[in-house]
Amino acid sequence: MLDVQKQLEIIKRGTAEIVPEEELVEKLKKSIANNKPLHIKLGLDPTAPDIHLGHTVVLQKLRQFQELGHQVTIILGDYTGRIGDPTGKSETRKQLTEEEVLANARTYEQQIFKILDPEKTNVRFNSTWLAPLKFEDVIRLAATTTVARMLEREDFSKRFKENLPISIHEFFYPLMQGYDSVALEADVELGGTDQKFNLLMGRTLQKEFGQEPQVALMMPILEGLDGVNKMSKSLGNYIGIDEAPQEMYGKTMSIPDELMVRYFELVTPVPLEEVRAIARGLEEGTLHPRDVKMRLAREIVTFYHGAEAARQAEEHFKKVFQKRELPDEIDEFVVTEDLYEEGLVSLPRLLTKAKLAASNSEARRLVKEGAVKINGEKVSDPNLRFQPEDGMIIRAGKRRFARLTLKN
RNA sequence: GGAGGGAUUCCCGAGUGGCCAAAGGGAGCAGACUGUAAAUCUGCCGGCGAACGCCUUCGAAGGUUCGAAUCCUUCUCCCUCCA
Repeated sequence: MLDVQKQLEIIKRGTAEIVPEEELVEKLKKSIANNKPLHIKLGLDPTAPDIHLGHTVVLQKLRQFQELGHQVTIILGDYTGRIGDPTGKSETRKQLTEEEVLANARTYEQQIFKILDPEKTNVRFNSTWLAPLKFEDVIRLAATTTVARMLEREDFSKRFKENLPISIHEFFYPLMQGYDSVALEADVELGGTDQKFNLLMGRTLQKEFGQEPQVALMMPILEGLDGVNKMSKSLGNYIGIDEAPQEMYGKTMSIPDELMVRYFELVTPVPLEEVRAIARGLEEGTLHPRDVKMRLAREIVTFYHGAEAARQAEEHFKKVFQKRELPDEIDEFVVTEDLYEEGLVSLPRLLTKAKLAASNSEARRLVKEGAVKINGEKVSDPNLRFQPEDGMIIRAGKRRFARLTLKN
């Protein structure tokens, strides 16, 4: 095991807050002295089964803990998922059914092992210990905290002030999550900064149950591609970890420059010294931001798809977007009989059918805007009717292509 | 239980009988520039149609009118104040 200082440096990378840091130091010392790994806990709420880079911020941190030799447990909140975490929500969430929760949980498991070492990861469902609780146990849990304290939490207080409904059962979410820590005897719990209240509740409950309280380690919330809002599927500003290499690479290239260092720090395994060197290089102007971003894109794609896929994605990117050439692979579109009218095909209709445009109107717009090319030649007539040829390349804008195929 | 305010195109938001597919902003798309960054400039931004034009849209359903997002009726949902 590495010494306390070295471990601490790795653990602190990118963190938003550690509460309290002194206790973490103590725990690390004890762990080294007794050669006993720390129990690191992360709760996942199985409501959104598609993991994107935003979720990986905490997962990367867990991975670092694993590499340091600690014991990681993922808690799938199958039981809590039925309540719905009220964090950050201005409305009461709908409750999930048992089947939905389980289906999501399975997807989650598959995805987290792209980041974590399955050998060193426990996955547990919190229904294991929450379901058997009796009503009196629940009352006892509830008695450990007060309404006033619950209302300190920002989302609750906001809703309270605005006279929005807060169901009583929502108060149980932090208690249940806290009880997970008791059940696991967790030493450290990870979460986003938005989880602070819940993580601290774990401390309260552990003390109540005579345990040494866990350390709460908060990671920042990652901004999405727009650079402003947090990365989320519903905002469409995300990079999913299941996405194809080319997509991943391209999306990474579209993040704002200001975010690059943050991404290096939070979602790549690039060593801290190197990240610092990159930050310095950017500041001093010795590194070109574009090259740095390409490195970032390469790192991310390599992590999820391997070096070869990353190399190909980069090649594709250079070719298509830097040189504006044609990609190696272009989706084929079969020109069917029904598209012909008197031996000719209407371009807008073809664009729509080939999914290069959402509607005929949009297709005409694209042509008017000079975005459409046939075999590299810009088209100017929005209502062009032409004779399609086998292998003809249609391009709409920067990123949409189709190769025509004629079949009889 | 009482009084009042509101629901508009992806989002915010103007529009109170014809000039409204509906101002403005945001998002988005495309073009220029470029590093698929930012900033900037330009254009587009419901659907069908080669086009005149036609169709669908302003919470829902009816009605008045030559003509409704705008007026009337009923309904649904949301908000504010009082009890």
